[in-house]
Amino acid sequence: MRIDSIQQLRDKRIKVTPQRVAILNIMKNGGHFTGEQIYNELKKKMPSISLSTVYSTLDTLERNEILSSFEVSGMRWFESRTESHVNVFCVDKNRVIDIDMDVSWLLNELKKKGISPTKVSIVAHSTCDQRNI
Amino acid sequence: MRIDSIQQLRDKRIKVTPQRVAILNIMKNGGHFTGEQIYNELKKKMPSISLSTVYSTLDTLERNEILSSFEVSGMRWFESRTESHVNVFCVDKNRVIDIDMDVSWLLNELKKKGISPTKVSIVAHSTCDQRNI
DNA sequence: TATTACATAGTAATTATTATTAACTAGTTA
DNA sequence: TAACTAGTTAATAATAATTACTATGTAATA
Repeated sequence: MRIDSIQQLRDKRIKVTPQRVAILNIMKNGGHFTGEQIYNELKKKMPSISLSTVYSTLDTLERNEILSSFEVSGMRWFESRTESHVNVFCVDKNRVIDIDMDVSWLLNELKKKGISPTKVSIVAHSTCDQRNI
Repeated sequence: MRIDSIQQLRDKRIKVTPQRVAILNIMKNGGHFTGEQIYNELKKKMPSISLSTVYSTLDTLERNEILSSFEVSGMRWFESRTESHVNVFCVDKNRVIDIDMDVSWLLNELKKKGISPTKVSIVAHSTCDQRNI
């Protein structure tokens, strides 16, 4: 469990609502989720939740840099990490895993070229069947 | 004009069709295109072309490593470059530009970790209004 | 020539996401 | 603590990019 979800929202000075807290609690231990996956997980505890609420909440959380997202395989994937890193999309399993790698070199190179991106998505496409990742 | 479109298809031993050649001719001088953009460009010369043909042809060309694609802003962007590089998505102009940067370091790091990706998409999100890119 | 495989056009279907809107509520202020 | 208000939610409808389907067409092969 990373940091307290309620405190995260307070730090960013946005409203603490049960929906936001619940979404953060699902995501804070890591992993990569589609909007639908979060919705399905959330419904177990919060049956009245709406899919549009999930998406708009995820948008709000990303705008406030509590979450981040990237796109692959025709959909958006959300995760609790917000610093740039490498995600591997497993084409055979249709899931995403994190790779622990320092990419500050890439960010510095971009800065040298006058580009200060709000975010950088790095997605490697790979089969993951034969390996232990 | 990079290399001859017909020759590219022959080299990969896939059928040379007018639709494939026309798509490659649109894309070979660089730039980033959505399926719809290619379709609209193509219709000028080839009014009977179908949007589904455009998508299936783009798929075929990417499978044969003549083109590549990545996803950002809710859609797929196609380009004639196939080696890994950095794309910048201009959030203010809703377009993509290439950044000339060597990313072999990143690919080597991945290889060291046992990952041999079929492709790596690197997309930086940035405003581009205030700069000359 | 007959056969087989692949490609295209046209249309319908899918599906992830966004827009709309009315009701609601967290957090602030009186 | 009550009232206020700006932001949030639920429900539904709408959108838009992409894919599926299918009949026809075209090229390669036996």
